[in-house]
Amino acid sequence: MQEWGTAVLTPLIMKLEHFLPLPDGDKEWLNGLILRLDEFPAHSDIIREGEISAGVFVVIAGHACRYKILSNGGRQILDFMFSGDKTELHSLLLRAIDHGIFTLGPTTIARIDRDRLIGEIIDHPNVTIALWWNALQREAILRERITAIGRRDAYARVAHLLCEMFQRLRLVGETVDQRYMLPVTQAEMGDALGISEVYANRMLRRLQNEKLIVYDQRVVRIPDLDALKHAAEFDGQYLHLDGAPQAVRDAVSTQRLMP
Amino acid sequence: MQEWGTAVLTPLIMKLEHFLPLPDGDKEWLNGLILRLDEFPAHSDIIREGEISAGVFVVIAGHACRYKILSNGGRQILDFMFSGDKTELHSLLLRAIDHGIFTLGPTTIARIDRDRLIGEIIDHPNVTIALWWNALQREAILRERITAIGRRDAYARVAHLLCEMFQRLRLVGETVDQRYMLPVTQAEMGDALGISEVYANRMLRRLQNEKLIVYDQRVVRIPDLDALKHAAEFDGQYLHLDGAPQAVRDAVSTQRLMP
DNA sequence: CGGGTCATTGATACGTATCAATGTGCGTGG
DNA sequence: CCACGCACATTGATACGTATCAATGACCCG
Repeated sequence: MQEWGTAVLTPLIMKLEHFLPLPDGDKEWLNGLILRLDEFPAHSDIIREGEISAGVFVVIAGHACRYKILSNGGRQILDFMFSGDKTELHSLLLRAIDHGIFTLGPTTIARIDRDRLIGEIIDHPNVTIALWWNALQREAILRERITAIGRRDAYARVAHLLCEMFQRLRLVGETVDQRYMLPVTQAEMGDALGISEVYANRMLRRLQNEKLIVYDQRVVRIPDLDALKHAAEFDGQYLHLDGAPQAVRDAVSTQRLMP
Repeated sequence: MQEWGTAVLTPLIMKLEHFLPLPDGDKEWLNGLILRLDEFPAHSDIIREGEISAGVFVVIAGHACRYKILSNGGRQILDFMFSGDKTELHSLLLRAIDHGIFTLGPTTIARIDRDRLIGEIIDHPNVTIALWWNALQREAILRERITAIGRRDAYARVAHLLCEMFQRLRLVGETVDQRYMLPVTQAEMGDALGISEVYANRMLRRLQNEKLIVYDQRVVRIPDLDALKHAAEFDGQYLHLDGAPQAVRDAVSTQRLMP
């Protein structure tokens, strides 16, 4: 058994507990699954598309994103990964992973013992349910991104991204009042939103001109969140940040669920 | 116990078995979960966005799609649902569902006993694994759609959709040679791809002119699949249509997985 | 046979990409 | 400590892909 201190997986546990409280045994079990920690510099690949053997890992500190490269040279950023976000069991259930993951800034990740995770999760029903919820939440974020890219103009997309970043970063304690450090360059922002770097910049400036944000050196301040949300048509419901419905808590606590 | 004949859930079972063989007991159990069958006419809502109580259902015959409506009146189609496709546990784990589902043509759905599904799935590890795989597969399709909408031009998007439809419809036996009936109008196609109805039509005509497809009355014929795939930059890997890796089969059959 | 939905086509407007140049801040090595 | 270099941000001019508007055409169903 390795010694990592008790705080390493905390971001993931906090995230799961935001949905559903976990018994101490579950938390200890999760912490015990850590194989090792790795540090990555900014803009380096953690996983490359097509890789077969990638295991499961959790972002502990820093920021990463999933992406695809097209044959015409274009890049699409699919989703962002903050502290507490984890990868899936691609290598086990699917064959090759269909996208790469790279770091936005210097990032620490924890590698998870995949075999034990799969073999022993059955003894931790609360974790099982929380991970299931997490998967649905991820899907919802992808659907919202499709909607934004497909049917909103560039202005609303940029505003939408700033709203989403604010909510998600606040959840991991990376906001101060209405301010946060945007973890992406404007080129990355364009690649996430399906617009060009130049146009991303123009929309950012326009948001600034219209007093919806203050933007300087990647620090974003949102003086009027409701106004920005309105410009973005941002609802926030899709992030599904509520805790579990009471029925789930009841069922888990009385062992009727996943007995 | 209700009598539905034995064939009702077959599309779902076939889909799951395409990934991993299921013991007879699992199949009987799944069939027993059916609460009732419902018929929907074309273009009718099965679930509306924001609905709280929606259960779980499986498309038995016909075609449906998930969608969102924006406040500016736009519609984004998120994903298609063919025979064997099912909804998630939104109402249980999340609160309201974040998208609606409507039928593309006349459609039959089976309602599933959600409580029994959750309570008893633990006794059916093969089903559990197969559903897990299914969730990852769905996510992969969403990621591919983001990539297509974000970074491909309209021409490639339309070609891509035609490739995806061909693969997915073939899996449920709805292709004949290189032909199939496209289950969407051109307006729906536009809403799925983030382009206008008119432009979808123009791209379809262009594909026809360039001899990559023959299109008439929504019947698509693909004389040279490789050529169309090339125009679409379509890989097909993202659909993850392979069966389970050997390691999964071994683990399940020896009960090492999910003991 | 008439009305409705869906497909098709043309003309025009507009959002966004692209190209190219300049500006700004920051880390590094001399 | 300064100057260089590099990555990132900003701005303008222009080209192009796609939306929009409007009208006609084809097919299906009752």
